[in-house]
Amino acid sequence: MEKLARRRVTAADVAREAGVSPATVGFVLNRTKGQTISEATRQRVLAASQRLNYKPHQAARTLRSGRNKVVLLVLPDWPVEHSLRTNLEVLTHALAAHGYALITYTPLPQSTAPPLWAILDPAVVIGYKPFSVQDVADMKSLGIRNIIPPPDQEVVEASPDFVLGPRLQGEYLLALGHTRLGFAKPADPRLEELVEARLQLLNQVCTEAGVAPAVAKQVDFQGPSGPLAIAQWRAEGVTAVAAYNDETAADVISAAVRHGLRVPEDLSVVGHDDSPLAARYLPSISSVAVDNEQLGLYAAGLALHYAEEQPLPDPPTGAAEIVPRESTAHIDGGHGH
Amino acid sequence: MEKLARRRVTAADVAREAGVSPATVGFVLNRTKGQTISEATRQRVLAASQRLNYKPHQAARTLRSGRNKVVLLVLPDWPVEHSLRTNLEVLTHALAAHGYALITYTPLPQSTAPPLWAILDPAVVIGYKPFSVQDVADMKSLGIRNIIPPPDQEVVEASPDFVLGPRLQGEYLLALGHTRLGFAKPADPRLEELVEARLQLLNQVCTEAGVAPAVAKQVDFQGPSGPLAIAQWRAEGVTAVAAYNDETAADVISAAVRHGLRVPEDLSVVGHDDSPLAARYLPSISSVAVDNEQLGLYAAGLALHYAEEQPLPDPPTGAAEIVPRESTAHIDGGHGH
DNA sequence: AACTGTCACTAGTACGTTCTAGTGGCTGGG
DNA sequence: CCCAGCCACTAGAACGTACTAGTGACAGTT
Repeated sequence: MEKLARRRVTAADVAREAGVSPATVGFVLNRTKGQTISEATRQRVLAASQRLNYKPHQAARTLRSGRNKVVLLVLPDWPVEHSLRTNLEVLTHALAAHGYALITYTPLPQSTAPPLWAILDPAVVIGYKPFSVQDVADMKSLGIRNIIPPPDQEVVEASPDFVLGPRLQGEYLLALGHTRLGFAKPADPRLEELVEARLQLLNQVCTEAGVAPAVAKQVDFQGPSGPLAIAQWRAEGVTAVAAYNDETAADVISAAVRHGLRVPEDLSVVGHDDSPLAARYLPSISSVAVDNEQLGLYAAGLALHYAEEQPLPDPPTGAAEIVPRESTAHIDGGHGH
Repeated sequence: MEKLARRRVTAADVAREAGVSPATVGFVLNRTKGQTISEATRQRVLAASQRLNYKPHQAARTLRSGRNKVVLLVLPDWPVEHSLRTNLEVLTHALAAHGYALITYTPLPQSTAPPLWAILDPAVVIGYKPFSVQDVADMKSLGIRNIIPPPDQEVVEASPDFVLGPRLQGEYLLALGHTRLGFAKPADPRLEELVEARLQLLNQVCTEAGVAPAVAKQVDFQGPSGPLAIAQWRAEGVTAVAAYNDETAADVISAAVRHGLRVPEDLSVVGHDDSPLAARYLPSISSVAVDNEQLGLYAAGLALHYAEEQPLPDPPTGAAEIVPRESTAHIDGGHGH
């Protein structure tokens, strides 16, 4: 308001205003432990800081203290699923409660820009899948110590939503009397690892129940893969399909209906993620709802464990449940819900 | 690898290795203009920097030079539409070509964390809608000068996808012979402004064509709003509905079919955004495809105009087109595509 | 009365970079 | 022979914070 070329307000300005030294300002505002400050001075500093609208310069803080209160979440370059989004919101809130900001980032393959972890020096970097050796080396050379999943430990435990979801799909369909299952894979090659993992979990259920493994087919919402998969499933006597996620489930239903089948009378289809699409589709899609809140909180706990001296959080129980809708039915054609 | 407590490599280390001063290292690595450096020294510095794997400390750079090569994109707290995502990718790439990193950010209402612009001091902050007076004041107090849309200019020109899309929906349905249109609004209250804007544009087309304004109803994928809207549209003689986006279009179709109507024979529905859902739905949904690439490039140009001394980019032409699919037909019941 | 200890602060430095203000050495014009 | 002017660098001062190492003042102990 006053002068045109207004510098930003620094701790020194606040100190002058409050009649103390810059160090005292720092002690008050950061609640530095091991320092005793009289209540009167504390109030004077607080008031002055408020009056001048003082905001500490984060870059300076980072430079001095060597760490930034930022958690970087590296997302893979695939469509952000609905489940991820709610997960993310919980994570953001939980971290914010401890003063950490969450920044999400999707590295682009042919980008000329340096990766974000070089710009932000985040306190923690979280990846949805383990980082490449090169990325880890890059981060370590930048002084980033907290990497999740930890790169040194070899065995990566799968996160529980991937473990329980396919199990539930399988058990649900088997409970409806189906004995010949199909599995629908999405076309996106970037998802391959996860797809295979889910398929194996489904087959595990099949084996346990003494039925043949699921017939896995790729289904895309355009092109010939959909009709082809439907024909092959019919030929193999498949009466129920577990889909990788709700989008894939929709593609299966679409292909089936266009092929002249009725869903669920001729073919039951179950999705995964309980996304809005599942509720919205025609017919509505039975799906697996994952407890994203719990997962988000666990991720936050993990990050804080590395960033601060917090104890390790309890591993999530992986609560998940089937949400029955119109797309599934008993093998005899009765309703499954 | 060598010692355990490895400090990070600084410009001083590189200088020592190359046998020059730290200043020279800076000049070489930043190609500082107005400085002459002999080719021999340049190569020595470059080699030393490579050998030590030197990465400049961004916080220090930011502190000294006062700005960070970061563009902050503030997204509203509503579901990220498909169109936004592709838009974003183009923007990221275009900025990366100039060495800028794009960070997206959605402020959460009850968050205790400071807004991201306080942490990053970004070179530019872009909002999808104008910032509140308070936010602008906050940013200015942090020394952020480049804000898009610029807060000082009163009139905000609507971005062209919002201008053209509803026009196309209207013109398309009228061309199919429909004379009584409906407009489907999503339930999310956060979208209200945009919804009203699109409705007005649609009505503008109606007025120009000499037909009555569209009958606007709210439609949600759950609850009674869907059936209610369908009943009211039927009562008013509506034969075609333009939806706010593809999700809303899906909700309209779902409600219509459950109400016993056939789509498109009894009711035509057109969506907006040409999202995967539109292609995937049963029936597939006619929609409006927006040229997101162009919009992304424009946003990048705008950001660079403010951040560097780049000239203003040409305003986007707002290319958009109708993608006809199964959900629309001539009023006589024939096919619209 | 001297010593120890706590309280309530302050002085001053370090973090790693950018960038201004030099500084010698050399060439060429007067 | 002197000085201007360029070349190829270097010294050193910021930037704003966090934090260590003090420093008086006073209370309590011996």
